[in-house]
Amino acid sequence: LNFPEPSFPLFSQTETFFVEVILPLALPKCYTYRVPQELNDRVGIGRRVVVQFGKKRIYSALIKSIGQDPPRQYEAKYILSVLDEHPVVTPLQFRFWDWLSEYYMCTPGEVMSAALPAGLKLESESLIIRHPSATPDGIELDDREYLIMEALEVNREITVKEVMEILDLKNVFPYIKSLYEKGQILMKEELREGYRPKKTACVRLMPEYSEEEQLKALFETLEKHPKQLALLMAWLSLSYQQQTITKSELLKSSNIGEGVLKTLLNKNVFEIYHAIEDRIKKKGEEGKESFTLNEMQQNVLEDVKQQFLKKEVVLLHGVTSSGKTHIYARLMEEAIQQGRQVLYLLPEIALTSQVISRLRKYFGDVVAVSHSRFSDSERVEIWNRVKEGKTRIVLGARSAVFLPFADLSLVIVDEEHETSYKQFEPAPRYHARDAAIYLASLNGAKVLLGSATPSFESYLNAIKGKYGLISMTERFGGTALPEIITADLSEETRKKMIKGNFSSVLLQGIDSAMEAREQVILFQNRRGYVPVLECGLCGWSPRCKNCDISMTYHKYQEQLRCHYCGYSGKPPVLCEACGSTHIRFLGLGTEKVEDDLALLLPTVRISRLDLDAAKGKTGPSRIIRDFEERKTDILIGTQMVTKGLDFENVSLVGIISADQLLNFPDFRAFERAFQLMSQVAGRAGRRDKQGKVIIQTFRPGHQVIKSVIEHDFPAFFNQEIRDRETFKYPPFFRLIKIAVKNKDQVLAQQAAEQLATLLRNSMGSRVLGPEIPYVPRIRNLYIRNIMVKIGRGDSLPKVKAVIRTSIETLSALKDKKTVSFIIDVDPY
DNA sequence: AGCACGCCGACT
DNA sequence: GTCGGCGTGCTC
Repeated sequence: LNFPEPSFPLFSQTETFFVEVILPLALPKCYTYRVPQELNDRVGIGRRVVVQFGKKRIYSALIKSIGQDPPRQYEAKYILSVLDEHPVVTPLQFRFWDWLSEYYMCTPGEVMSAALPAGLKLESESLIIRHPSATPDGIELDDREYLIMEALEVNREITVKEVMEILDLKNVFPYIKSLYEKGQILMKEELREGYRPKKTACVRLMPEYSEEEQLKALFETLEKHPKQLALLMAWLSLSYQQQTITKSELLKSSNIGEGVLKTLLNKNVFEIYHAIEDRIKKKGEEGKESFTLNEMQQNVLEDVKQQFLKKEVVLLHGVTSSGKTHIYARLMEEAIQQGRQVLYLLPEIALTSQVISRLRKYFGDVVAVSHSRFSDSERVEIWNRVKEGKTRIVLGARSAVFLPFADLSLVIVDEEHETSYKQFEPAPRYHARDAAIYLASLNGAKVLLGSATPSFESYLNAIKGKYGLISMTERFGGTALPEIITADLSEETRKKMIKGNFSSVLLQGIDSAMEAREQVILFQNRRGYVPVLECGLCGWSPRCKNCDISMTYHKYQEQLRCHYCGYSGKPPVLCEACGSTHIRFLGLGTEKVEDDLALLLPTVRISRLDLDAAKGKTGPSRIIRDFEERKTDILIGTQMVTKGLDFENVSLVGIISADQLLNFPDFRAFERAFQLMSQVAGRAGRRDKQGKVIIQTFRPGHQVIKSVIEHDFPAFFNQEIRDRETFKYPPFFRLIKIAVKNKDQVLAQQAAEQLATLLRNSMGSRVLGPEIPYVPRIRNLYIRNIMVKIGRGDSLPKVKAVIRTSIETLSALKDKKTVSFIIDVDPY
């Protein structure tokens, strides 16, 4: 009923094929379609096909396998068409996808949706637009094609669905395709490029004036038109300095209107051409970037190469500004000299940094940047160039692991500890670093992880010898590491020396920096609004007995809870450490810091960089530029100020509340606190002057703070790693988080309890919860979390199987149909 | 995911 | 008496 019969007589090929396809949906399995015989020679594994799914919907699906056995349970529908002449997805990628969906417990369709650039996906919703230069009258169109064109006269754009209604036909794709091939219509993704070309209008002299004589003659003819002459002069003077002259540059430098340029264009003096933006060299950018290594770096490079002979993964632990990028650049260079490919992963925010432009200048157009801001068509282009091996180096955020590398030899994961490598929503909830390591092993490539503050996962692997380990302890150019001191908040509170959250130590530091006309960065992590209690005198904060994690305050129940195991208790009236009654909430945001500081220092120019400020009209770039150009003196910021920014003139960095970082209710709180503090500290100092860092804290003797002061990551690691083992946390144990969601609170709770019981039946005390998360309801769905802790001796596949079957069992119950279960493997 | 079918309450 | 709310099942 729902599928069209093939309308062609059978060709000589009489065999019948069935293809298993992945649909870009959260469906647990693949679906089988029948290949019309005239398409027999067009199907192939990894090619996209258009299929009807259900009564109305049309998708581009991906061929996973081809067979000849017809399905027994049902009659297969026919595929409607084949979109590709060659596979868009390589066999290696399929293996990578399989691993991802297995490891992260999601469907193949979810992986496909994440992996394929939007431009390679086609849904019923795809828009069809009349081609700007369509000539429907001058071309042979059949009735149905004509109907489509007629509809496009009325509406500028129509959907595939609407085409189905207009033609009263389900299989409309052949007509759309035919019109497309005849140049009458465009699909929306492609149109975007037409509207917003990434090209810039440039102006050049017509070739006939390259001869001196002709040019002279031109001057004479223009003598009576001073404006035109001035424009010509302006162009010539620019042409001495640069190869490419953009239209806007020319008009700006000459200060002459566009009308005059038009005249000269009409007179065939100038012509306009369009150059791709990247290729246009701006003034002062010429000259090659170089990545010369000093002796220490040269040794490190040799060491990395040595270790790659024995190890698949090497961890490069190098302090900030030790020149890790130089090492990367050399390794990349060697890879591309061998004609092979490199994947260079960076956290999303770092993709805008100066490092990118330096690498692009150095390597030229074998480098591609894969960025979420690019248009669909640009991403398809990157996809294709990577597949053909034309792009040798990809700089990208986590999703770049999905590109179809032809010959990958090296993966670099910069700032490998960054939590933004983990995807939260939607599935696949993958960790790009871990996925990249698997990807590399599939491709026979090596992995270099780089960080000044490695993740515990990676560092433990390195210490145990699974990864190679190389340390760089010196800053590039011999610049000293910043001097870090603490401001003891307990003492200053007692002596009443604190003014609006600022200690006297910090205020003095700011004063002397201002006097020396230097700049200051103040760091305050805004995540502080999680309701955690803290003693206002000594900084003590209640922690869970079982998990060693800060307890979270639940106002409506007047309770303290551990959001890992569900342990709960009454909030303390007195501080258990010092006996004081000054129990208060943590929760001091950047805005408050800004206000307080403005009151204390009315003449100082203060700006703020956080997610709210960055979302404003001008965005983060304006705030950053103003600070760079010294239009502002003090920059107050969240984590954003720690990433990929280098300011010349910052001599002082202040950390407003270290305790807020330390008391964050998460087992990784200390690890993160160390990372963040070390990173902000790295912003202090200049080439010629040692920087200074002031950490405000109630606990100056805390192990984490001591290690930060001493720049001693190994000491910190050795101390902290023991607790991880004792309390059964990663990297010794693996976590799987299951979020149970429903719009009925009672049902969510019930389902979570039942699931936990079911899981406990076979896994016992490995199962924690259900627990109410800090934000108990999101988008009208109540949430309960269950955590499963998996030890070394446990079989991961078995645990996953138990989780899967338990959820299946529960979902089959009549009253649990509306409950959803979201699995997050290795949650961050 | 999204669509259809089917069963109950509010309004013309 | 119909419109439309969303719970449930299914999609090759």
